[in-house]
Amino acid sequence: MARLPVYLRALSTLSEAGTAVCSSEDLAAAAGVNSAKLRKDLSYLGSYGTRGVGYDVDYLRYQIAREMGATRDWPVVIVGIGNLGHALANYSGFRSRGFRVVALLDADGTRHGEVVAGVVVRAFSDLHVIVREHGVAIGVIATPAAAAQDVADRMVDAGISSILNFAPTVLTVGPDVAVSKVDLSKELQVLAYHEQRKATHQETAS
Amino acid sequence: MARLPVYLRALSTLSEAGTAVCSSEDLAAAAGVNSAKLRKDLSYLGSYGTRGVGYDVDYLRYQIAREMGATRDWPVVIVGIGNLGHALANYSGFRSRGFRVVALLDADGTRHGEVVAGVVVRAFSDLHVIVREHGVAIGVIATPAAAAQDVADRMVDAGISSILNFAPTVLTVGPDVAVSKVDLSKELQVLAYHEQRKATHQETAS
DNA sequence: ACGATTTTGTTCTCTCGTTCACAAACTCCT
DNA sequence: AGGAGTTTGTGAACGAGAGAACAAAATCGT
Repeated sequence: MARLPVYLRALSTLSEAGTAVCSSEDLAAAAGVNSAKLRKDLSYLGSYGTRGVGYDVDYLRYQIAREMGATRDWPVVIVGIGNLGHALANYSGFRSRGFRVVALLDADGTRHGEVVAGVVVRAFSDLHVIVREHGVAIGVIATPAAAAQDVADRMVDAGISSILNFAPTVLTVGPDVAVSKVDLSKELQVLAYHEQRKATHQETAS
Repeated sequence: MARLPVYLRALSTLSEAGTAVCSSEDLAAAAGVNSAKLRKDLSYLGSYGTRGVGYDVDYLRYQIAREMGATRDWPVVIVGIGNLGHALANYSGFRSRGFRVVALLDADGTRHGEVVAGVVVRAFSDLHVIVREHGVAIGVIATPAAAAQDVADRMVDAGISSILNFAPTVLTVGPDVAVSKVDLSKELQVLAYHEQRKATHQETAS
């Protein structure tokens, strides 16, 4: 489920606050969801709660982390070291959640050898070697839109099976490849849409 | 609708490719959605297509842009100039979609005066003045999680009514404030979850 | 030891969104 | 001009997901 990371984060926050046991109501409030939905989600993983008591925060956190594969380290390759790639390479949230950036790749030869976040930028053609060497399963695309599809194709060819795409393009890949898309400006546009609607409604109402 | 930005982007791509008219099938393929869904979405805006012909790319693009408020410029304030805030300030996708970063704010006094992406970093306490001066309606939070709620409260207090939150926290705001959340590591965690499931299924199958 | 109370796990219902399918409408060719 | 062929717009069926509601189970107080 896509909500598991949110629960995990909420549990971490509770744990840091010193909470040992929490009810589904508490956790649901911290995660910003309905308590029934939370319980249903957790029941898919198994019965980790105790009726009349609640959930053991650390125990549940470990169980979710294990189910999500957050207990192991995931090697990650980032392709495209522009503004965004740079920020992603430095983003501490990745490392703290078990993601290790093992390589930064860029098509621009003038950037090769540059060190970003303690990792040397290498040529895109090294992808195959790096994937084989580190057993990389997850790739991040932070290139311009025009290059994204080609990068994705080569990633799949190199053996990567999960792609996080920051380029504003629809990627077409095989059925056994998972693609997740993050469009930074899309979110802003949705907010602008709401603002716009508010404004026009105001207008027509007056 | 949350899909309008995707349609807009697909239309721009088609327009740049020299396409004057497109069918709902074409546009749906470019946007990565079902054609019936696309037509129904567009019908909410009005009847901008011609039966037997399709949609005029530029005309439809203008209509969607107008509906979404993408025809005007939206002043935006970014709070928190760490790695992420830095990248967001430099992100060209914002400017090209009509978002203008009018101010960068940070609580850290040592960063004040620093110029990022052509904009001077100022004190967080200047928020009220800036919002009033530029008529800012949209704020971006790129601070650590611990500071996010406080920043959000002050944004609302200053008159901001739409917030894009990059901090991994659930923000609680009033009902007339729109909050959109982007969690960079959440997406990676979902991918890792899929990988993990694939691995365990492989294991149990063998 | 037993009832009262709390909280989980699960079933049931309902609403929303997606998809199929078709009628209306427009163009093109003859 | 008229029919064949497309393509939109929309009504209807379908399915998934969300929330309410309840039974099972555990604790606590007496």
